Amino acid sequence: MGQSTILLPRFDIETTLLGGQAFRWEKIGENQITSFQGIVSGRILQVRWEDGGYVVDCDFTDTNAESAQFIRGYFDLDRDYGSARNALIADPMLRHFASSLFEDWDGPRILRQPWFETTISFIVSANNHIPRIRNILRVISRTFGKKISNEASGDYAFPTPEQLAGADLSTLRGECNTGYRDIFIRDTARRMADAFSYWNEATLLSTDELRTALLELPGIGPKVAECILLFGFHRFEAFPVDTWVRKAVSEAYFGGRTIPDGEIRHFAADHFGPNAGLAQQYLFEAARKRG
DNA sequence: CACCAGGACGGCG
DNA sequence: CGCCGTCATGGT
Repeated sequence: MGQSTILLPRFDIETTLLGGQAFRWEKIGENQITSFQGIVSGRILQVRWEDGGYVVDCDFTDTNAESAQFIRGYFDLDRDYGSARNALIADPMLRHFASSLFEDWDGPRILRQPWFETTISFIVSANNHIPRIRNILRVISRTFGKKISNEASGDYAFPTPEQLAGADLSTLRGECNTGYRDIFIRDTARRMADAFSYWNEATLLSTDELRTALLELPGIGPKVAECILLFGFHRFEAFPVDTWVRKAVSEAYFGGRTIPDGEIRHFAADHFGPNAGLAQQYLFEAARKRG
């Protein structure tokens, strides 16, 4: 049983963990010093304040070295976010539009999340509110995932592709409240279970090939595919266009007039290049924060 | 209490 | 291709 405490660099923890990219983190400790608990890859992670910075505690059946490696990967600690942020906010339009994100700390990061959970999460996200997405994913985990052996904690890992492939639609719809997305969830889980090694070794694939493969799965359209590429397959150049990003790009760069999604994506790739994914997250969180 | 949500899908012109 | 109605559900 390994037990590690790892110091995190300076960044906007709350927006990163509770914003629109991850759905399995919660703020804990009422009126205490803020801390967060999340479930990632069947592990319970806690982020808490200690001596002027945030640290992550992980307590699970890995060695300390494995725990550290896992945390480094999940929080993308090997990427230079200072440089990426500086490059992006050199653009006065982005700097101004997203200024609310940089009042205290250094803005949000992009988490490197597990690909299957990310896939199902963003299928669920379609035409849905974030609080409801969180509820649905919690019940899906409780219903189909493995209980994390930890007293009576009530914490469950997100289900594997095989576990969700065996789900019946009435349970997904009636108990998990997925609505019409039940068939998309089960059938995409089946497809990913049947081709598990293909998806599990997707680091070998180009972003274009991976995007094409994702778009063949039920419930995955252009926007959801882009989210899975960015958050689940760590493609930093991916640029999801949803209602908030649409509004943000329109207001910040086109004087408020409506722009076709294709033109928005072209603009983003051209304007933000390899940092488009992070730029997208700035635009999304800033637009959502201002309402 | 209508409205809308990190849209996708199928049918139509 | 592009456009448009439809799709469950519940948070605000």
